[in-house]
Amino acid sequence: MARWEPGTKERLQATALELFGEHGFDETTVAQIAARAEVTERTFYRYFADKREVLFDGQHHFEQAFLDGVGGAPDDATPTELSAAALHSASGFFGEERRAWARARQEVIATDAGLRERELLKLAHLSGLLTTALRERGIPDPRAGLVADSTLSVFHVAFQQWIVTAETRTFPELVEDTLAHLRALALG
Amino acid sequence: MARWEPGTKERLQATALELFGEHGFDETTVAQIAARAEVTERTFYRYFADKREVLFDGQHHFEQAFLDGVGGAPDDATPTELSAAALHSASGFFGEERRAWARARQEVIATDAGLRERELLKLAHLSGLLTTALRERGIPDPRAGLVADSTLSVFHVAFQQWIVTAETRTFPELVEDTLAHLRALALG
DNA sequence: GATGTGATGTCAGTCCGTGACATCACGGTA
DNA sequence: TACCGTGATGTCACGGACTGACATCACATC
Repeated sequence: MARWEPGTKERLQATALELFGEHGFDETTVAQIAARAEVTERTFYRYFADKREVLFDGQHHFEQAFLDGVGGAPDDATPTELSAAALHSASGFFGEERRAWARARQEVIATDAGLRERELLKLAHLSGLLTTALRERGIPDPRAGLVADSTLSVFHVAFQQWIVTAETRTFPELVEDTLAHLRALALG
Repeated sequence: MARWEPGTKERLQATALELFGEHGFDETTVAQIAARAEVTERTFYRYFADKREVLFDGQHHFEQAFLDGVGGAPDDATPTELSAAALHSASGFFGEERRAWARARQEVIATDAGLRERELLKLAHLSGLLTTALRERGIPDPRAGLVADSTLSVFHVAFQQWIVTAETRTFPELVEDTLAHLRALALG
């Protein structure tokens, strides 16, 4: 028998989401999370830089999905096409199997300003990565930044809908809709 | 003679920016700020909800400038025109006399992730206000949100340029340039 | 069986942020 | 003149987030 149960990190994440849902983010202490996951507070901080971060692990895969989209686009793609490619690629990340979890997580985030801050920081970070990737595809400043921002704006709008809406619409569909809205806007 | 020197809040803000510049945000304690401003730590927290907030006071006027722009636009303005109106109105907020201060402040913010988070939260809040204002002008969802986001994206890009750039270009000019870039993008 | 390693525990301490209560100049008011 | 209410501040005590330093000990490896 191992000295420690494996999967400590995953256990901490699940436990934290549970407790945040039950009592609220602010009313839950790190000590409580650690106790229910059967480790000490110190161990929590070895896996997560701070209390909020426990809800934001795995960003990396998510970011990679956007970048892969840009990387996989044809050489002569226009900025708008690169944006669509990134969104299309990222869409694959949010299948139905993640919806319930995403919903629970998003409900918690919505209740706490500090968590919303962290979410925005993550999006801003992704915006920076996207901007760099677009620049490397030959899109000059400040255009690269504007394209990156509007790409994430579309993502954000579609994501919120996906969370709120009934199960009838898939994430890729919602992204398509939102993109169509943005295109219509440009012509208005 | 008054029992307390007036202008406690302003003194705290100036002192904080000073100390953050000298030693960094993280290395400066609230107790130090309070001491140099000749009050107690407790008094600091009576004026500012938390340590970061001391750099973000006055948001309200800033937000109002955007909303006034929307409010003052003609009844038949298109979404794009409303966006431009908001930006134009907000531009008035950043005259040359504020550039040095804005620069010092932005330099501090750039060094600390927590401060960047707070800045993003403020922008997101403004985005929400703008979205509501646009909705009230008859722009439906999700269009209202997309217009609000792209408006703030333009603002953000122009603002960064204004901070970084030499004194040769005014903020309104930079906003115009950035808007032109965005329009060009929509046509590409 | 000695030795090293990595995940964890233990402990002490700093700083942030808050609630409760005390102080005291000042501006009225009797 | 003496009293009273008010508002900005001070004092104190405390809980919770986070960190650095050091101890522990099952397991792998030689």
